[in-house]
Amino acid sequence: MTEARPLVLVVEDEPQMRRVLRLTLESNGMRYTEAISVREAISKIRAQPPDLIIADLALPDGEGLRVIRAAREDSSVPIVVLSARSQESDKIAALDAGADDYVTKPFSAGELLARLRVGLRHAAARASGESPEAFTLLDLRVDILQRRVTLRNVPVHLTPIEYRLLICLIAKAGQVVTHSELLRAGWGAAKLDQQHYLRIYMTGLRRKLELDPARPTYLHTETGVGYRLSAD
Amino acid sequence: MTEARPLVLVVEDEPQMRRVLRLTLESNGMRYTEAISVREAISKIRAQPPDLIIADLALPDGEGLRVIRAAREDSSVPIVVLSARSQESDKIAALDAGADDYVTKPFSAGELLARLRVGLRHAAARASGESPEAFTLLDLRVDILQRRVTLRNVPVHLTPIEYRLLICLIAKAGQVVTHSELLRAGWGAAKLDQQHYLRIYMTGLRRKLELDPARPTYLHTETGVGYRLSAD
DNA sequence: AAACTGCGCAAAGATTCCGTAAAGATTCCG
DNA sequence: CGGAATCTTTACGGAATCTTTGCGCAGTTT
Repeated sequence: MTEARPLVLVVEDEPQMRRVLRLTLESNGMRYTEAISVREAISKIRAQPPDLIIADLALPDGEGLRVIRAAREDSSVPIVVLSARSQESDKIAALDAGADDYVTKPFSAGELLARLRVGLRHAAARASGESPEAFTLLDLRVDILQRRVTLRNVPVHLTPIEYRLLICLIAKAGQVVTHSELLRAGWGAAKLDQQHYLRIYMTGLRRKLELDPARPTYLHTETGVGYRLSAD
Repeated sequence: MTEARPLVLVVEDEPQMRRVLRLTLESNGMRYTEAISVREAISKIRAQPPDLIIADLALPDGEGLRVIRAAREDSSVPIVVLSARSQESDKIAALDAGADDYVTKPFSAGELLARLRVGLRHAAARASGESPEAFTLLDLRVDILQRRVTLRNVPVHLTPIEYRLLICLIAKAGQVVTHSELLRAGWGAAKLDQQHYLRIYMTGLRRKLELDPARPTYLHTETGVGYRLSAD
């Protein structure tokens, strides 16, 4: 970002919607650039990486999902999806593909801008490396800087994947972390459907961290959704 | 809204009903404007966009549905429908067309005003881009970010479908949610006709959330139409 | 009064999801 | 090169969830 004003890429095929978005964005301190097709979007993302992407799900030459996947391959740029009221299931697909938020048409300018600000704020937080250096919960202690895990002051050895999963859970301690999020954290975007990997590695983590793996203190299962690390 | 008092457009052909509504609205801090026909309503909506619309379903020169569709084309203004008890199917058609809630004639002033306030509150929340991260009502608390539900500070476990239904109801707290909306939220667009699924899952939700499932505090049945979660 | 409709509720059956073990494949590292 | 650690694959019993089925009740219609 060589400029202070964030660059927003709008992927949208309806001219009128583009016009509305351009006006809304430019009158609120953001720079506007646009793409009409999935192909154009992908090339613009490469040529001039935007600070945020607004993508319409209902695109002509392919699903808008492809924009999301393409953008997620090599960046964590915030993505806000536009969708019609009816496409509930599409929203979920979009979020799973890596979108950060969605706005339902018709929407107000205030609503859209609020979502955009949230996205930009998160990105800024990530960029400035704002992350806790250590996590403590009961007998468990994770020193992220040293990449060191101890249980009752006894060091615990974790494999790389186990460690990535634990860090992912810690980053959202108290919240449910979905299967796809965990799979993304452990294996990357490739194997989002291999849920049984997760079961095997959660078993491993529990064996190493829990007194009684069958009745876990730290790592809780949310059937059909994901896992949750207890908060304090 | 250049004025603090919200502007309410009443679309109604019976003079007496217009008089009652005008008095009710104006003595409760709202501005009143009226339309007698669908055509007049549409032109007034364009000329001076109201903050809320009250539309009688039984209009002479065309169904009141046309008012709803016309208004929904380019705005998300709250729409409350007036209907007679007999027009069950019309209510559903109106809600599907984009109405937010309905009031059955005869109605009390208090009942109507409560619905209007809910509609205006939702509109204000949308305009400011407020996507609620938590919902609290009496002893019930739903933390959407954490995906956690507590009742009197005791965690309540909900299955995925139960949770989706509850979130759907919360999004329209105080307003009716139709069977098909709930079915869509819980199961996707496939099973819109399996209404008995809803009964079973509402039973489950009430068992988990209500003190006396037979006399619910939170989850109310709107016979023939859908369900309603109480507003604060 | 009988038939119908929409709703609440219970319980059994079917399916999906989860935890665990163990064996093969791959990578890491001395 | 060879062993150790790690990752992947396969398999299966049990648990949680979802679906199906059936019945009783209340309000409404015929």
